[in-house]
Amino acid sequence: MGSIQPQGEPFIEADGVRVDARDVEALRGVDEYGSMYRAAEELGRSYARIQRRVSELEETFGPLLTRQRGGTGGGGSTLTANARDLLGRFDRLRAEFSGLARTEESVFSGTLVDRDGLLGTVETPAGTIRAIVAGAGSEGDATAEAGDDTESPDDTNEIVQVSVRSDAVVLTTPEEAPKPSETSVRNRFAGTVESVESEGGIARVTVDVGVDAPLRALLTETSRETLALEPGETVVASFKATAARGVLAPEHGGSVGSESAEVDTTEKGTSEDTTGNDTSEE
Amino acid sequence: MGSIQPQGEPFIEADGVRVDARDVEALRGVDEYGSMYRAAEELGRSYARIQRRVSELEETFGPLLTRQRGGTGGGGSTLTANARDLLGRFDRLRAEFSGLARTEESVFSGTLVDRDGLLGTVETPAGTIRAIVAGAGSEGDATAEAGDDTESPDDTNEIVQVSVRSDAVVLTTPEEAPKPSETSVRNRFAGTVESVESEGGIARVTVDVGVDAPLRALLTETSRETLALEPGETVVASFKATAARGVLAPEHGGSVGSESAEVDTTEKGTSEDTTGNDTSEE
DNA sequence: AGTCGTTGTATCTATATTGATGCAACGACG
DNA sequence: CGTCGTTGCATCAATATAGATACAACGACT
Repeated sequence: MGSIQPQGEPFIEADGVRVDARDVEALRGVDEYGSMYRAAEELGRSYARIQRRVSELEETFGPLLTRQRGGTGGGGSTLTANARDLLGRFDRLRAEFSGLARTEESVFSGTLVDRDGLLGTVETPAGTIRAIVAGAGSEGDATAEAGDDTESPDDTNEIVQVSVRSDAVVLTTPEEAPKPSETSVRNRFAGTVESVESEGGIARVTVDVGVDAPLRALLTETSRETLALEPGETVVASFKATAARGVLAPEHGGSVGSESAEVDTTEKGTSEDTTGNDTSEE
Repeated sequence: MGSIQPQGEPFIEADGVRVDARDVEALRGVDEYGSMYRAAEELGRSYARIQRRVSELEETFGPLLTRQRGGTGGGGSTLTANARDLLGRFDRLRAEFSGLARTEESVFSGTLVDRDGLLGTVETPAGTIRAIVAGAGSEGDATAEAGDDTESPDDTNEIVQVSVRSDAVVLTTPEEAPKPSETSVRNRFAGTVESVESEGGIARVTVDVGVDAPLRALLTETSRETLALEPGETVVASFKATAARGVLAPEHGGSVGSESAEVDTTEKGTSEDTTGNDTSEE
């Protein structure tokens, strides 16, 4: 108990109207029980609310239910193909998210030395990393919150934290590692396997790449066996630039002047104690 | 206008308490303006609310602010290292999410023929895919919503939709494609480049893998050039099993008995019209 | 023509969240 | 020792969201 969990509430938005988990639950209820009325009953929610909500959603997402009022059994409602499509999207989105929560990330801190559109080159203690760097650069994205005043047209030399999801890290045997000219993988690190733990057919491998925090990779147990990955083995870890995300480290406006860690790794979904982060001392 | 956007509201949770974008905004305000009071003022929010909220969060996340009451200037508050760590996590999470929204996914529908813990083998028209399949299988995860009654201990032969994010797809030249014994990449498809569009240093490539909907890949423009990817070229597209997510397709309880698409590709973040999905006709 | 279980509204209430306001306590500083 | 702009806390009001209830309209079926 008490574990810190980065997560996300999935939703599908159009024109400022959001379809969230609750809406999906309702629609699925209608599909299952044949009418909004019964769905409301079974789900323990008010019919009025569901009815209003569906109508509201239909204004922006198009027809979701085919209603029939009267008739045998009094009528009922069935989902349109449109609605099914929406449900499918939501399910996949949710799967993506739950996976994201389960996936650890490795983060490297470095300085942005070059930028071309969304693509940035970050110099880190572990080597050069190419990543998609959000912010200032080009497009105005939905990330922009209130109070952001980083408007620097050129953000090179800024401190950037690059994070890579462990499920995006590919491990290869050193001998057979393909040259960059042959794949679309731009980031490569040589290292040695530090630890391996397996569970449910999935193996978590940490790779020492020369800096204090390891690079984490998520593999199938099958792959781990095939590659004969054991602690001490040498491997090449690589990941695509488009799978790595860089975040401009916001400089603290006010008081403390230090921080700016070199490298640190943050576990997602497994960590439990945040307090003792040896990052910024006094 | 009117584009459908799958998204997610990031948050960090512990013990049922969530730190959301609003909280982060407030904390960042304190960092910037030096006190909760001024932060509230500048952000146009009530001081009382922020004060209560911070105290509330501190109960589960540990000390976030170092308060000083009285003293020169009346006092003020500064962030603890703990709080900075939290902000950092949130930023990276948000970056992950905004990236997710921008990333297209390719989805293949098939039947689950085998399962080992989280890992499933799915037979699709395009070939066999190994993916992490959520649900029923093993662990009770946070995804479970009300009304889920898929309790089948064995869900083989169920219909599954496998989705792969385009930033997880690696493209290689056919000659040099590494054998599966040498990498941790389990899913490979041979195909031909269908279309290429480039923007901001990032290229979106669609690969025809023999089924009607293409596999999408996101590359750096540099990679695209290096691999000389142009429409018509043959390539090998591969992705890790741990980067592919499978979702059990919920069978519609009630009425329509068809649907169950073979393969369809859903664009994330760029699509604008949902209605005309040529998946299930009439 | 009556029955039945819906849909479609409208109105009222309950609850949760947030803002607004007031006020005592604080403590370095002049 | 008073000033000042905070923190800490309590209380009330405003707002948003969801449930509760009521009732007319509907239309295939008996």
